[in-house]
Amino acid sequence: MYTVIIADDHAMFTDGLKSILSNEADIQIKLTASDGQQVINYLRSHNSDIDLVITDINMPDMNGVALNGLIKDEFPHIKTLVVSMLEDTKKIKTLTDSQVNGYLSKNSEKHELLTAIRTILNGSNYFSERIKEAMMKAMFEAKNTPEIILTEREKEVIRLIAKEYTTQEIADTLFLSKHTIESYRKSLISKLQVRNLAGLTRYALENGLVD
Amino acid sequence: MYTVIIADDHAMFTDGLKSILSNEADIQIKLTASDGQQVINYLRSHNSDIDLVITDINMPDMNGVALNGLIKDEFPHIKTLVVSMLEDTKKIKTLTDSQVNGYLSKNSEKHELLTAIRTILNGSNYFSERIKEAMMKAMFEAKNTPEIILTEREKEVIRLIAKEYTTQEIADTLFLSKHTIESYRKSLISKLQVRNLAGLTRYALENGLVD
DNA sequence: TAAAGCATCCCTGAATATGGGGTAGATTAA
DNA sequence: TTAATCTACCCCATATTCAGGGATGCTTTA
Repeated sequence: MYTVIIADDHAMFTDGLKSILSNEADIQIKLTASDGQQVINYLRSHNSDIDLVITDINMPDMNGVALNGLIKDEFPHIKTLVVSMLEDTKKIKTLTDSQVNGYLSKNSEKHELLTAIRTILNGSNYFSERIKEAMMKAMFEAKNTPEIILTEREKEVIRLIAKEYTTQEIADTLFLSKHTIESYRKSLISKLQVRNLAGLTRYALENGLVD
Repeated sequence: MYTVIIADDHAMFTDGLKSILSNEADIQIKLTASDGQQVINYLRSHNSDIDLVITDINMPDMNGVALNGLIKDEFPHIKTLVVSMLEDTKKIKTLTDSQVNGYLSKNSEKHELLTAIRTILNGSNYFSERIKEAMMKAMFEAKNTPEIILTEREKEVIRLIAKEYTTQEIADTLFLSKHTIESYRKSLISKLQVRNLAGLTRYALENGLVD
């Protein structure tokens, strides 16, 4: 008998999954959680007698990536399967070096889901074709953009720029000289290969540096 | 016997729903589709012998809103239930004046799903609390922002601004005087209540005027 | 330890954006 | 048929950005 936990903030999804898996005689669902913390709490208080955790990559509070890391740290014997919308390709990248046992797109069908679960429970890993493709694409894109790394200060500055602060205001906010902010703005413009504040704002918004 | 169609681009979701509904003796799923076109095609070629269409608000090609409109136009007797992630609050607004018979959040549980389906099949409408709240919020926000309407020219200008064009370049692109563009920029800044290009860029991005 | 990167500050000059005005014809709506 | 709105244009003054530099001390890395 295999024991499984499902974590997803969309109850309709966990209920659906539960319904699908209830037809499998040797699979028992021990918990359905709506966020990562619930999963961790359960594992800690139940001596981690769980074989597999199925989790969405996208959850409030603790996301799938963080949850996976915690599980693998504290309970390395537990297998993990991550499901995601295909839209989250960017996030998939961040999972690359975690030790997830499988990725599956929510576009996958019941049949593939069951295959993945069985493969993982048998000790192998399973990665759906679509996710593999998405990862390849992400990798490829990552290589073509030679990895732009912004320093903390630069991030602060670009964040405030996107928030419509003027140079002087940014300087006042960060207790720096106006000239310093101008230097940062310049290096941001050349680093990100944009032309002006509009480009910086766009970069900030598209890369989730604001809000 | 009630006949139902499920449309969602995430197979795992439709499979889950199917599994849940398969336990209901009087509900028969006639089709699961991954986009709106498939639903329309089916309805047209089957004399529309369908009672209810359950559809995601967010689908490629034809989205839930458009699909709903088409169904209500061509087959007014068919009931429709729209499910959505809570994140799509903005899109919900656009459904307001369509004649959807129910909205449900994907955060809803099996129990609520079944209640909604039965309520709708019995001839009433069903709107989940969460969605009602989200709609209220959307309405409220809509009233507090007294409806900003940009003219076509203004939209063109703000689009180009967000694309990092300078005033002179915009003028050249649109065959207008530099002064004209400056006027537009000014009126945009005051209309949208922002302070500078960063604010305009942000507005353009957040309101889908670019890409 | 030397090199590289980071954070901080400064200067100059040209280009551009911002904020304040205003004019005027064409179109649209009350 | 007015009134309002949209489109298009112009001027002026000031503020800010952008593009070149260059400088210092401190930390991290090779």
